[in-house]
Amino acid sequence: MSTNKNCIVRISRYKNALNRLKSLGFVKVFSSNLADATGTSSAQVRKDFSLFGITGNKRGGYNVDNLIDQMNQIFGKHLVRKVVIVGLGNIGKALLNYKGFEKESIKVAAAFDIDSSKFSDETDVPVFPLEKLGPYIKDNEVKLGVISVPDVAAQQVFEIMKEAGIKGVLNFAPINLSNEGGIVINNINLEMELENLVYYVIAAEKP
Amino acid sequence: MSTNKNCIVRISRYKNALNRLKSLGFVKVFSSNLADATGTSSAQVRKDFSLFGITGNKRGGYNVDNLIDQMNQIFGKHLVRKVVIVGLGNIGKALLNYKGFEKESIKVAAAFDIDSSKFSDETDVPVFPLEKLGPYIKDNEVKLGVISVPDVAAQQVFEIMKEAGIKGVLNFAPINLSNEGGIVINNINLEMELENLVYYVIAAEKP
DNA sequence: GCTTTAATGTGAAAATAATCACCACAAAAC
DNA sequence: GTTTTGTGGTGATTATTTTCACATTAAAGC
Repeated sequence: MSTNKNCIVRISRYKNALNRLKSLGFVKVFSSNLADATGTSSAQVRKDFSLFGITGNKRGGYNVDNLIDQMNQIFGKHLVRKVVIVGLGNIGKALLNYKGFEKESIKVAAAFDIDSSKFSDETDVPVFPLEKLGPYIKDNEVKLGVISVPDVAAQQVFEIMKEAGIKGVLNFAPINLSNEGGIVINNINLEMELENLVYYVIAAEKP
Repeated sequence: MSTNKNCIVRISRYKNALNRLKSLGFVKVFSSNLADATGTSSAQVRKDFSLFGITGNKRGGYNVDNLIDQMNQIFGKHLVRKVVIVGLGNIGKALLNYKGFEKESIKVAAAFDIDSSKFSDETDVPVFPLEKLGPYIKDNEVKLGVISVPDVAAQQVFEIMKEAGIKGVLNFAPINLSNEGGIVINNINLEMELENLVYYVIAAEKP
């Protein structure tokens, strides 16, 4: 299947829009509706669907429940998706308490830090010392990790995760993790996002 | 200048890498060094530079300080860049205390919420009621805003920002802000980032 | 100062992604 | 049952982005 990165992002947006449409009582939806809700074109929506073999009814549009099911399948919602968070600074703490993951059936299983004042195994999500990270991942077969530690520690944390069998990493540290294995890495850098915004604002002001 | 979105993101990464190289004492740098540090190719680095008219020395590479200066120029670091944060949930609070913005000379000027228990004008960054948002933006000529409110409130907050003269918005709410004006919007959706990760992990496991 | 070397800068080519255009067909209208 | 209508599906086209390849040139070596 020849998908591309933007296509996956759009599918994710469609899913989001579909859940809102469903909660409004929609039973069927047209490609143009999804295009409007996500800021793209109806042809793009249909093209994206066709890449995943998602089909609708000519003149009848798509069934909302059916679409949501197929998208959940794409994103593995039928699987249990446990994630560990390493580094409880501002971002790490926010993610720990973030309610958004639950509704996507992503479960924050545990968090890790080097600061002993943060340890606790009585909270909703337990917080363990960094030394426990590798064993925890192995024992619980965790496949997803979030790295929200300072940049100097990021590569080391990544190596521990890799060795323990993590398959996907969401990295908030502003460095390029060197990775020869087959681990998937998504980078998020908040300064960068704001800076890029500044760039476009400046660009828009130019004559 | 025919730049593209990925190019801007890469320039941002180069800048990041350059700052680290500088702190390690590097004075000059080659396109291949930056390529290694950011996970791209040297040809891509040179192409990106050429789009911005950034030139180096044949066989001599690029001067680190000079590159950093030119990139700061691109991202408007010479300008004061004030930002307001609206919505002090988990994400908003994290951004409020986030130290990463300062080093990019982005100043969180004020935050806004509807919950009166969060108001304060004695903290480092003052927190005001939402009603003050529009006037504050106008009085202080703020051009950048962060929206970290629940999705149902996002469009309304956006309209206030727009009316008051905001030029760029970083939106954490999982909806497509409808925007006819010339405002630049960057969307970040953390669930979506994790979900996309799951997609690629599943894809990697397939035979 | 001449030669060699290694890096830049960029036009051309290839790869990738988005848009268009139109056929096919199911639903609605009558 | 027939006609009309409007939407999905998709090959063709266009646009965009990346990669390649190499001429160019400044530095280093001798």
